[in-house]
Amino acid sequence: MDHTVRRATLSTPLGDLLLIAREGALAEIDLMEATPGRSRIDASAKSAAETPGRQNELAEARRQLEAYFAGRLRSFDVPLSPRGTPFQLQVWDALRAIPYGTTVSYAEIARRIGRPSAARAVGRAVGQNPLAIVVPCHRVVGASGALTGFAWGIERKRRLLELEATVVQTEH
Amino acid sequence: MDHTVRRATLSTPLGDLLLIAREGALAEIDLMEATPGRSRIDASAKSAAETPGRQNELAEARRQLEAYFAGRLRSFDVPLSPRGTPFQLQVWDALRAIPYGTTVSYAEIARRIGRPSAARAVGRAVGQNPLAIVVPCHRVVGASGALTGFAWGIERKRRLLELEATVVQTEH
DNA sequence: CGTTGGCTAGCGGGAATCGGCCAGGGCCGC
DNA sequence: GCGGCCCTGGCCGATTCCCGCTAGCCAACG
Repeated sequence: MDHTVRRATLSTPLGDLLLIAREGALAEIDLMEATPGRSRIDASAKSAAETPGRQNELAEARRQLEAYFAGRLRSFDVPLSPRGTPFQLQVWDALRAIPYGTTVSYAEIARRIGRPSAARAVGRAVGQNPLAIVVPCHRVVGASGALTGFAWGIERKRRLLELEATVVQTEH
Repeated sequence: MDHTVRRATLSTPLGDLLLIAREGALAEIDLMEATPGRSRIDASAKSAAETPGRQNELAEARRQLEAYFAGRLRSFDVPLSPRGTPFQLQVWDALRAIPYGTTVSYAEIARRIGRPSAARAVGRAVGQNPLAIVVPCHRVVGASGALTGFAWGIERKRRLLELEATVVQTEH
């Protein structure tokens, strides 16, 4: 009863986001960069037009993301349907189990999914996470604690972790 | 309501056949060779045991195949669900449009699916048809009219064409 | 001596690439 | 006609390459 793709946009401190839902579940979150400076051709290609009509899951996702950035929400509760290989889905699942405000290493994720030596492969899978923020790939750091990478730029990763740290702290 | 695999067997002039259905539709027809001479290990591996219980589609398929070999049926009408690549499905669909008792060339099939130069690729796809007889891959021959190949042996291909020719003729 | 930092060599999943395989078919000589 | 010759196109399996990693090693400092 809902096999189409729906879209919605949302403004956040990190930039404008494009939310994409497939079959009633959130499938993708894209950052729509319109950085004046280096030209970006695919920003327009993304077709920011919102899909009209019933879109409960998108409205709900937007509401929760807003609450997250306001520091009022620590855990997302929206149906998700990211697309990926079995390995990737496994990794992304593991990411969802990382508590708000904490970080773990790639190797630790590898251990948790039962492939202790696949740390690097985990890094790759984490990097392809199509649902940034909601599936908290920003909580994965190098074994040394270094912020090694983030699809939307390390700076944004830093800011997400900072937000979470602040919230955790003020609620002591 | 029927997501399991069901099996049934059937004796024909060509040998014993194993019919396999998935989700209520015929998915595969295998020839169970028990040729004494060269040993065949996978004949037993196929597990000829019949699946008990409701199996309408299998019973129907068997009935129609029996009628076909008796010369009383020219066109099969059973739900099919072969598995293959988009290209293969396209080719197999084209095969179903070949009238009983006639033959066409691989190149002609290629033309019909809109890929005039893919005759050889068509040959490959025809060769992987998992539903011999019902999807009449035996009606495809070389441009010269030669019987170029058949998964169950060219001799069986010849016999199928012969059967169809005879039936067509006697009904003049 | 610990600690830090830079290297290095292995790691494993996945996407792209490459090379064969072939149930074909025109074309060209014999 | 019949046998080569070669191009064609899909697919499968193997190979290669690319990394959002890490443990191990060694040298340089306090």
